[in-house]
Amino acid sequence: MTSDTPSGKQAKSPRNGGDQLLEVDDRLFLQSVARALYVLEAFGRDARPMSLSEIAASARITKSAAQRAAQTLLSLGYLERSSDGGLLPGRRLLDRAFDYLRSNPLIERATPILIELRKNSSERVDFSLFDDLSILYAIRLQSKRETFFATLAGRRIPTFCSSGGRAMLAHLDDAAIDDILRRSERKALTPKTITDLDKIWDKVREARREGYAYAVEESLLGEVVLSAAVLDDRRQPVAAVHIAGSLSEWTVDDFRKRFAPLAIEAARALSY
Amino acid sequence: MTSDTPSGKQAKSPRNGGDQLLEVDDRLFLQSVARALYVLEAFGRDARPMSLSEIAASARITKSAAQRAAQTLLSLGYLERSSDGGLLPGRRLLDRAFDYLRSNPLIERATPILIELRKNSSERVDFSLFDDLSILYAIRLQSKRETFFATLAGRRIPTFCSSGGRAMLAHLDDAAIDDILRRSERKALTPKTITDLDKIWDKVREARREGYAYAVEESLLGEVVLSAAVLDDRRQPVAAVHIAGSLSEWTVDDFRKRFAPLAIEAARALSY
DNA sequence: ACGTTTGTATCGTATATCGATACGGACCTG
DNA sequence: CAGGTCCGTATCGATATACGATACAAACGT
Repeated sequence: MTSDTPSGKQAKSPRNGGDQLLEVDDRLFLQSVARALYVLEAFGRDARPMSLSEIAASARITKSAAQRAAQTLLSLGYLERSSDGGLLPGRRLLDRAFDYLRSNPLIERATPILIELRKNSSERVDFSLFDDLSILYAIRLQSKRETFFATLAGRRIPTFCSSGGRAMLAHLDDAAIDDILRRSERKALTPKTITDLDKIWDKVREARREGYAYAVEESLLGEVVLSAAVLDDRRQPVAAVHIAGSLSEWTVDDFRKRFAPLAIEAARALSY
Repeated sequence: MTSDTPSGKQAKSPRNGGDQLLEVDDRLFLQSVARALYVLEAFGRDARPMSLSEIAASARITKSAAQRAAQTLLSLGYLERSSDGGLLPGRRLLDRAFDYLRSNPLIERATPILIELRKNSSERVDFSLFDDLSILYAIRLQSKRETFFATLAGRRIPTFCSSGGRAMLAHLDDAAIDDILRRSERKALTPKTITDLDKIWDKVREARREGYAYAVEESLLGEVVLSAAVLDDRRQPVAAVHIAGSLSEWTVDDFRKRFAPLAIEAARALSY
């Protein structure tokens, strides 16, 4: 699964869950646009070539609607045909993601600082955005040996079990933290993932004390990650700076001692 | 400018250039979907927060249409409000780009090979897709010191002046090459960019002989890039493997001798 | 206080979108 | 090879949906 929030506020959209009744709260809402985006979002659930019928089923729209949306998206390059005739996301989506990164002032400011951090640390450096139940990787500066997913911007990780997520949680008030943790699925990504509510709270409180959070093998075995939160002008957490290293090269304590100050400094430089 | 092709085949869309007459060739084309995408594409021309009116002007749609599209995109997370109330691309676009990379079989196959190549070369390794007048970076594995744009997937570079572009051109027939070069704007990116038609042809012919192409400071001063084309099952070029190095560390000849075999081997492994 | 922006909201109209349905081809299966 | 069942594509009449003009208040820069 790519995203956990089901595409914005559904209450306002004409498509409310399984209900067939179309109650239009928002007079300006374009249902055909939403349906076209549901078509694209189907590939977030199944990252493989899909037939029109599969897409229609996944997006919960009629085959006709899927047909029209797919034709339109195909002609504009946001959908492509795979070699076997199936449908795939189109490369135009890369252009739009590029625009996102390029237009976003925070990311523009963050990039040189992260590049500097990458140079000074020689470890992988990531920049993630806080997005409710998940965090979203926006910038990834790899080290030498990496996996497929460690190279990809756009990847999401649950907030509760990522160091970046917990670093950001630490800056919320208790009620907001509780709300997020309760709504989270808390499924383990590795055998080391901390899923127990009390233990997560301990980690969050620790992050409050130390000014940074860390996670050992919670999302990838053999990896230790350390993060500091970036705050906006209202002192709300919006992003996190991550430094990730390998346990084959570092002990957890050495890694923390060495890199925590660097991550905190970078995050402070990006905060208001 | 992000993309050169004006969003697919305009002839089939109801919006034909400056004409106001809406002639619908394709009965399945959803104009509101297209307009919503034109709204997003406006940020490809201006990567900054924009007002609704600016967007409407840039997308060549009425303010009302822009208003409806923006509301819809906002509610679905594909558009966001900036701190000053302007509109910006939304982070949901990153999810879709992630889906694109994850669903694409070629990119899935390419990633481990590129990671290996990056490890063996210790230089920056890129993977680009052929897209008519431009090439589109899909995977970027940075080296230590990089610039902002060198880290971003989704970036486009003109085909005619990039080593990857010319490596791919070399596998087309002469008429197709001529067609692409004629339609290209051939604007210099650096003082070293080769814009002369005959000289570009020389470079393409050289790439045919050698099995790879290279470019010295043509898109970034101080940088040498070397590329080999990836062919599909019809022997048509679809992508290119790039290795990029710094002229402060390499002479052009040494760089070519050292890395050309590696790039060619990686590209062959990805071809059919 | 004045134009001139902006974003937002309203509204009657007509047209663009709707979903059901039909068609032909591809692919299995018996 | 006949009889299924999928597929993608095309058609069509009805009406819900999206259309663009317009109005409005708020914000801004004189």
